[in-house]
Amino acid sequence: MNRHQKEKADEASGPGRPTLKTLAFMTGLGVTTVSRALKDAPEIGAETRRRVQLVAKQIGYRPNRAGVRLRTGKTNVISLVLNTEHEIMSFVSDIIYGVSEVIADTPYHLIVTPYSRSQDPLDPIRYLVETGSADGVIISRTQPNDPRARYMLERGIPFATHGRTDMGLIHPYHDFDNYAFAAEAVRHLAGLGRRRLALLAPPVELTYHGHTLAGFADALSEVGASEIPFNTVSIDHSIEQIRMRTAQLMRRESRPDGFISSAAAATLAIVAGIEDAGLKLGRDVDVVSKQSSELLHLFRSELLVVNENFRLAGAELARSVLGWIGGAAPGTLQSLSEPGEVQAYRRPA
Amino acid sequence: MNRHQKEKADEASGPGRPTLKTLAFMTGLGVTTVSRALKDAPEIGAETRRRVQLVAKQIGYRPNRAGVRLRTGKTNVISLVLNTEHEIMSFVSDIIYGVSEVIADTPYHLIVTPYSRSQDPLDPIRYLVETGSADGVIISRTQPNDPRARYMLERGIPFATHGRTDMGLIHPYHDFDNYAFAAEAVRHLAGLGRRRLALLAPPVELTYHGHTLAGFADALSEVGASEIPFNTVSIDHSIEQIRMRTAQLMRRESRPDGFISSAAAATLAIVAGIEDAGLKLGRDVDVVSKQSSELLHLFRSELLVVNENFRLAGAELARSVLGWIGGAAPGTLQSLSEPGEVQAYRRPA
DNA sequence: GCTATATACTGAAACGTTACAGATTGTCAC
DNA sequence: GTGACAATCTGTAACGTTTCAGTATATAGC
Repeated sequence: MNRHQKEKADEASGPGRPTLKTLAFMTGLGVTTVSRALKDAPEIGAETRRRVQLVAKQIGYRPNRAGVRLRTGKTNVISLVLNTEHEIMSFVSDIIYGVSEVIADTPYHLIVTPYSRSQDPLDPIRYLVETGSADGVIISRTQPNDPRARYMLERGIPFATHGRTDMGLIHPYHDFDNYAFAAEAVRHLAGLGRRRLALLAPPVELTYHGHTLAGFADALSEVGASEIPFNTVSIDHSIEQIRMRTAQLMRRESRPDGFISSAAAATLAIVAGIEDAGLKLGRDVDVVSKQSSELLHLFRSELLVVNENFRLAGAELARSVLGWIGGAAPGTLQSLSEPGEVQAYRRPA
Repeated sequence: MNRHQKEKADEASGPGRPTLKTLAFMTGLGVTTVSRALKDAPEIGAETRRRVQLVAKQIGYRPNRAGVRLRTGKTNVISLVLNTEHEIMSFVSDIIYGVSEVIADTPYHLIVTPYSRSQDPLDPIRYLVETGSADGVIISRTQPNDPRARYMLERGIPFATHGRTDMGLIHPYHDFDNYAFAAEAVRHLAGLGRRRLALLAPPVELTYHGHTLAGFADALSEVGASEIPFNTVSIDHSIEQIRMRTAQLMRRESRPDGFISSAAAATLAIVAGIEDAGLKLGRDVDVVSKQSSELLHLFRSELLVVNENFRLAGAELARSVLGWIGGAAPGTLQSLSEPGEVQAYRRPA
């Protein structure tokens, strides 16, 4: 037994997980051949290929991620970048599950990269890109002129945004049609005879703030209703602040008779504020709200809701990033989710 | 210039991120010396050490994760294993932020490893251990005799559980004192004159089901109240099912005058069921519920709440796992979080 | 002046993978 | 029989890191 064979035997008898070397020893082939056979390279004989793949499956071979990553630079990691203060709670949970669903039968792992209020949102992105920690990135809280998207485009790292940008640059995104949501909400309220509508919008810096406002404004003039300004707070404000501002607004003579809310948690605060002012939901005022889980109707059956599916969003975003990594054109990886109808509560059977 | 120096120069002039080789070239030292200088090894001269560390900081050197991982087997990854169907929504979000908070200034990354209803809960754990994908694991939905904990103990991989086991084996955990919660809730309801109490418990298979039931039972006999059985549903059941069962129960002659609920979402369903039966919260029945975010009081001001802080749990769990990885004794990494008092709603100023 | 010993540093090897540049066959044309 | 060529396989090097086994120099002991 020469030195070479001894080494191979040592390796194969070791208790650790199998490597290409183990497979090479077992099949009697070279490491290179095994490597190529496993990835269906054309210059490997059909029988050899089948044999190697069979043995690999039998002994449960799994490529070592560190080896692949070191050699090729491919991390097989998707990073989801989240704000630790301002993400909607169900957004975090659902988008993670949506992404997971899609990457489940791929070699990808999902890492969560959080950043806090105090940090520059660009920080985590720079970290990821500079350390080459991920093959693809998903970001939320997208802005019209988003430095993160710009940065990643410059650096050529695949990403997808939840929400659109408006910089004339092309990249994958998934978005909910908030223009349509706001417009539909206005029309629905108008249909109920409401004429003086207030909007609790997303924070100004995010792109969908603009979409929401546009849908709101266009539909207002379409139905001939008017806006009661309510822009001292956004859905990013605390429950207490929204509640207080709502109560203040509702005590004024020129109070709204309809609300549109872009987030479910904020809607709870609006309703509390309305009731603080001694008014009654459904009688004095109607509220249309987006929600991502079916809870608002339990809260107050008078609420009118439109559902936004974050799990779907996560799945779409993951598909987009994987698509881009796989070489698809970024422009073909954009999707917009249309809102369903405004739903009133229906008593269960 | 000999072959060796040429290589070094090539490397140093390259556009990629700096490696140990880059640092070695810049400082005129060997790669080995640089490596040891960066980790404060004792056999490196004090001045050399400072010099290397200075240069490393200046050019923003960051160790290549794949290199470290391949050489040492250390992944610098913590995996959070989550069920995609039954985790409480805010649990996912908060625990991720709690973990992130703790690992923020460490080299650790957080990967989320989900598993679905159909899967054996052991599957994702096996995958992580077999592929060596993480240095530490955090699991939730802990059972008294938990095969996952047993498996990881056998394999010697550090982990922490959210909730305790009861197998006579020692491992890090963080738990909320659900015995105390249930007991306090009973006492509070008794203090309000409620004598016939129903408990919406966690699913039977989880350890804290037992804790909750024990606290409930002990306090019942302590205050001389009686139990109205309500064990056809658990907090894992759907909102609709809980609502229906609650309504059924409340229409019976022997209906409870007090509820204790182990989860906020389930509480919404209980309240809906109570109201479906034509009864009124605070008058006909009182409800004490755990919650992880301050929303229940907005929902119905009559609700009585006890807060459970999942963000804290995430932080504790992360600290435990890191501690175990760092060599601390598993038995010293266990913590129990005591519930605060039962809180009634106080009108804001 | 010599050996022993501590101090400060270094090259080579290895972790598991893939890419490059061959090497060995067999087949076919002529 | 020879050269060309395709088909199939192989060894070596490299990715960036740490560990092992040194090497060189200075200091101390006597």
